[in-house]
Amino acid sequence: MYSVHETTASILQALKEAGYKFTGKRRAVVDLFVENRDRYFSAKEVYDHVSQIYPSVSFDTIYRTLGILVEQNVIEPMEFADDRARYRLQCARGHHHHLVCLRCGASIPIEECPIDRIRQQVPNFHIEDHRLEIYGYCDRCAGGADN
Amino acid sequence: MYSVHETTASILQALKEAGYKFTGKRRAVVDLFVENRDRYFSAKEVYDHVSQIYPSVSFDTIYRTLGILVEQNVIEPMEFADDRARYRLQCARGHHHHLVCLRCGASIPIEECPIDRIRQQVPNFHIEDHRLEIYGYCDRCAGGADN
DNA sequence: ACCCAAATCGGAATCGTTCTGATTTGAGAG
DNA sequence: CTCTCAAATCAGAACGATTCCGATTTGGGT
Repeated sequence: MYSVHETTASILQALKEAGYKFTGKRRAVVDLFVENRDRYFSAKEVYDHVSQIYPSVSFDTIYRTLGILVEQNVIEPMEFADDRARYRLQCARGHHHHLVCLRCGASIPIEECPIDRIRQQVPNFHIEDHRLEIYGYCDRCAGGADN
Repeated sequence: MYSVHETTASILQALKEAGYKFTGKRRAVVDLFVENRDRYFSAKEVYDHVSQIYPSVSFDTIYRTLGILVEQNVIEPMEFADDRARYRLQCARGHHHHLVCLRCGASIPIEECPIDRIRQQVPNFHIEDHRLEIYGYCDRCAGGADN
């Protein structure tokens, strides 16, 4: 069910099986995510990318496509602090969190998740969901060599 | 500097010292937070409260006041998943996170914070900030008895 | 080649938030 | 107590991200 897609083709295949049609615009959106595996993109950034190929594309199409991709577990959304939703190709592994570079947008998965520990500590609270986001600068962006 | 305010009076005093004027509308906003210490309120909810007392209050005033209170460390903002900013009286204790009830908006502080552990695991990533938010339902809202 | 639901378009609508220009008001100085 | 002026406020327009709508186009099965 939650197969992780490695190529644009396998993703488009999955969409087809889910009853969605194949279109050039959808391919353009999927391509962007596949070719930038660890990057988050805002809807605007996706729009800019697609409109280079299809100048007449509308935001409606972008948002609709993003919605489908989220629904199909191809990409995952995240709310950045700047209140624009961003999306990124779904990671291979199960539940985990990320270090997000504030400069280049790279996301680096980490193992640590505190939710089990917390769940034990507060048996009376019915936890439904949680978000852990860690912001900073990756080694490359932190200022050249070491910093 | 980061004194924690226990009363409306001490907050208004702090605002005065920061060069802000005292107005009834500001008092109404501060009152709401002080009288509901562990609750998050959206700008709309604050507006609704203030407009009961001052029917002509505008959103501009609400947002301006919220901005000042955040700047003065009287309240702290949080972005809920429903993409409306919410605010709550600044907590007394140092850094910590909360369980947030999706129904009533109550926020329950917890001790657990995974950031030190994570910092050790990724020495090459320069962590600047992080957010951990846990959503669910408090005992009271979880559906009466148990659910 | 034909058909129809799905996809797309462009533009309007919505929602939370911010800005603008004109008017009012808190509070210090006289 | 009045004068004064920057700060505060107001009403409404503007804004940016996202969604909706009616009309048109198109992928892909028959």
